[in-house]
Amino acid sequence: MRPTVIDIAREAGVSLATVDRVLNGRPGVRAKTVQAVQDAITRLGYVRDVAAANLARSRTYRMAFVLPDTESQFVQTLLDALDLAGRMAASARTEIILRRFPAEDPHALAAILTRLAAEDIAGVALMAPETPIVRDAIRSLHQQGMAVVALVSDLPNTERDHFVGIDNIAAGRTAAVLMGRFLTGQGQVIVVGQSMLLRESIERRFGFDQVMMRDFLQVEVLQTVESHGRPQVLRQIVSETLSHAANVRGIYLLGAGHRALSEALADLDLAGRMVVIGHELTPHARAALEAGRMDAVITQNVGHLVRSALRVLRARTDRVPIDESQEQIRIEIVIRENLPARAETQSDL
Amino acid sequence: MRPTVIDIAREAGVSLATVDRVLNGRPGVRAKTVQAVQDAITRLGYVRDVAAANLARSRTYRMAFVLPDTESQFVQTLLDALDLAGRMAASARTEIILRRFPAEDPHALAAILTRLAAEDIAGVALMAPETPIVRDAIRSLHQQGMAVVALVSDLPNTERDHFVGIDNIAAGRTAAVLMGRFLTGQGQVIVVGQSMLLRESIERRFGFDQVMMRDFLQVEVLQTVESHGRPQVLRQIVSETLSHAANVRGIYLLGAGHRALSEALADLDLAGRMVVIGHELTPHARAALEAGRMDAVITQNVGHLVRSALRVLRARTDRVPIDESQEQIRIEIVIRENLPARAETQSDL
DNA sequence: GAAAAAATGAGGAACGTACCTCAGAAATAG
DNA sequence: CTATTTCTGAGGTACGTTCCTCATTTTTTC
Repeated sequence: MRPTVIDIAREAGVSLATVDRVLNGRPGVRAKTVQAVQDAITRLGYVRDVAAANLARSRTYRMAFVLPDTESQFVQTLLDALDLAGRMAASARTEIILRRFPAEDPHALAAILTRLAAEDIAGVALMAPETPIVRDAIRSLHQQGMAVVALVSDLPNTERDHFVGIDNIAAGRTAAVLMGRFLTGQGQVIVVGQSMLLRESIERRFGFDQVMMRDFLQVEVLQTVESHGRPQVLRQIVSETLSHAANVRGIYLLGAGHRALSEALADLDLAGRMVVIGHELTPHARAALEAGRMDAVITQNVGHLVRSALRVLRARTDRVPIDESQEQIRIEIVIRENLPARAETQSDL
Repeated sequence: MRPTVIDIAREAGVSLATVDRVLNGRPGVRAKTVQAVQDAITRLGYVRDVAAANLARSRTYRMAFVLPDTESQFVQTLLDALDLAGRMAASARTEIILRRFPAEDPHALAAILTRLAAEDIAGVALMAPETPIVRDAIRSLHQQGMAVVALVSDLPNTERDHFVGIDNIAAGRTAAVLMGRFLTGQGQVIVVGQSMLLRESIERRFGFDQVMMRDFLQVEVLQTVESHGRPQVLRQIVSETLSHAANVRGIYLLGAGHRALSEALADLDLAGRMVVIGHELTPHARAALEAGRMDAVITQNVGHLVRSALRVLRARTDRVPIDESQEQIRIEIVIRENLPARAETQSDL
């Protein structure tokens, strides 16, 4: 049988109340006694039964996910994953609260964060660009004892507890290696981004250029063209760039826009004739891979992102260590041949 | 507040005992009453608190992992992951029992499986080749109510409940695409396997050939050379093959043997001059990637494998549905640029 | 409509932990 | 050495479930 608190009390020669004080870090125990209890714990190999503990605490975890109200497919897949995770988490006393904020409005975001503080929430997962006002809001949440994790987009200069996401510089480097090797020989590559104000885009581009300039000097990487999230704009500037540059053989898509790009290439009758590499495995990206209109997608598993954020928030709330290796989000390379089966919608319970 | 069984009883106008009978599928309740209770459950949106349930059941999960006693680095990384998972699982009333069997001895394996039956074990994760005697042993375990999952190597013709691992044909196809595209142009590829008796090797080779013959006809894929797990043999036959075949430009390693291959190539002064693609991210493979002696590794995340096996076994034991999307093991492509940071050994609690 | 069978209710103990109160013991200060 | 402060013990209740038992009610059967 696994040892329980009762066994520890007996082993340490103290009462159950004292064991409890030690286990939960409550004051009023002499250092000597603490030591005796801890010795007993290690001697017996006691491991706290977290299920029973949470039950006794009657602790329920309310975790807020704060995401931009962008309509992008990436955010949509994230929402789907969140929905699924929410249903699974319900049986583990965890409730997910979703908040959206206007994408370009840091003040609205700060207001939402401030309002969260009044809602008895244990932790917040936040996907947002870093601005001074957001920094302040995070500090304030933190001071109120909430756990805060940055999701997808890191907030390195804030007091976030953890970053759940990938190293985007490495992701850009990965894209570059594939681009360089798939191209075979010289040519031009155009880089398409939504907006170079986004931290991810900047980092990916940086990593991409690093490797291109080191290993693939025969390839010329053109200036980033920005779509500002509008498909028509993307189509137009891609067409334009292609009519000027003579030897474009690859396209690197820094973020969303798979669909618009596919359409632009189809218009120009170039579908399948270019090496196309992009990020995020959205439904459009998946379709493009399957159809051979796209060569590789660098992605992060959204299900993993959401579950990892939840686990980290829970661990922080419980003041329990996390399994680093489990929380490390992989930079996944997806080509047609290793495309995971379409995630089915979960059958209802 | 979340509704509890008491709320359901009140809502359905029945007693707690009846609710319990319905929830746990115990007999002695009229269909009409069952319906009334279920209606109440959906009306209130009740979700069973599994933590409390398990506590009450005082159920502890003893899960056995049965692995070959091979010394391969892949098995070793699996053991490491298992060890870590074991420590994390301890606080969730789950105990991991490890059994090793002599790799080439199906009778010894069957004996171990039979002995497990007497040990009050809830589920078994098994990594072994499929043989008739193993099939029988699994059937027998199953009849005794144990959950059985196949790990890494599928056992499709047995009564296993689930397979935790990757589609090795797809993995081979993935390797082929990378090989074909990285090679750029014509040449020969040698395929090195441990033993073509292993199901994984066969499937990977099959997938590899499929794609090679469809998309990369300019590449000639030579016969598989078998190392039988002995590094010296591998070195010798690789050297030999290379001295006969004039235009070898790529090497595809079906399974273990990263180290021996690296040494063989170093001997022949070919390190870094070939496209080398292999499977399983072992420490040697990692080192080879970092040093540029290897171009890509197709792998599966061992931590994920182990945790997934545990989750599936638990779910089967609890007769609870699993989150399919979470249990799908990805075919990961690893190159130097997206190599995950070395998993640190977990700090002690 | 009586006897048998089936369904239901009431209540309680248990799982392992948290957290509370209050009395009493031990250590420390003066 | 006493007064005060600090520690410790004993005991209880609670968390949401499971799983008993036994009595009582309802339904079915002949």
